[in-house]
Amino acid sequence: MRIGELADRACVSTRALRYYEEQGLLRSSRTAGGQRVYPQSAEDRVRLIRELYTAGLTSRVIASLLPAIDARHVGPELLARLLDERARTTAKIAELQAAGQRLDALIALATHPDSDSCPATLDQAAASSSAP
Amino acid sequence: MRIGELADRACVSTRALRYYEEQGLLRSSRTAGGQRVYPQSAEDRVRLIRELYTAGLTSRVIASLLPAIDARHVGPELLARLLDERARTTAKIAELQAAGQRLDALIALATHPDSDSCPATLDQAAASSSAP
DNA sequence: TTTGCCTTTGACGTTGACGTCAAGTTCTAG
DNA sequence: CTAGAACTTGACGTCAACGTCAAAGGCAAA
Repeated sequence: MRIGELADRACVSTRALRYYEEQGLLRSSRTAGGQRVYPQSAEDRVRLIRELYTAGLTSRVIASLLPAIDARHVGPELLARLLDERARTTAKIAELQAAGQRLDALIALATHPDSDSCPATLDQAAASSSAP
Repeated sequence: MRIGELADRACVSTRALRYYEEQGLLRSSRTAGGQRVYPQSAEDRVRLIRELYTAGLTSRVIASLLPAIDARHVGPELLARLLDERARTTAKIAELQAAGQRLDALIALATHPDSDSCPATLDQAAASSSAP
């Protein structure tokens, strides 16, 4: 398939696909006229790339990960980075959960009849940073 | 206190503090000479701002949230946005958890003796996008 | 008063993952 | 064979949250 179809299938822009190729994340063969041609498997590949991006990894890190995934072999150097990224991801999740609770408190503030009934929630929303 | 001390206390740069003020997130009074002066409470304020940033909110959204937090009253318009942000946060957490599992699979690939023992994990790492 | 750190505004630089526009080329349906 | 959709490379634009540098002025201690 050509770039437009892949873009549709994988729900990304053609610009993104060219960018991925430029970053060494995605390969393509070419027609006689120079247009990119992709195999069916490219769709999954792009979804994998997207997922790694979503995980907060940069293109450079992803570029170093993909060969390891393909070869099903991870070296010690890469392992260190993986553990690092894993920790980062765990931390991010915790931060997002904390933020989610804060948003919940604000939502409760709007949906509950009155604030007088439960001032503790408000305090939590306005002064959680004072916790050790 | 002046800007340097607040920066130290809240663990942010002075540039960030000026930026927050520029974005309407933080206020300050001034000395006769024009230097910024902050009350003690500013430290908590900055930490709150940082936390909201960490939650993935933009300065514009935070600027609209802070008055609601201060007044302890959330209007229906803001509530809609809050619910939206809450959903976004939930989705992000789910994505990060999925990415975390993917990273775990890669880590297992590196730390386990051999890949032959458990190819299922590898498949999961390489083809999770094919799941419905 | 002088030393010297702190602060001011202004403005340009950075980073990442693309968006967008332009000018030209290729492919495909009819 | 021809219209026009799809594709090519190249290059500049974007956005957010600051970093960084410069020139000038404020402030506290000796």
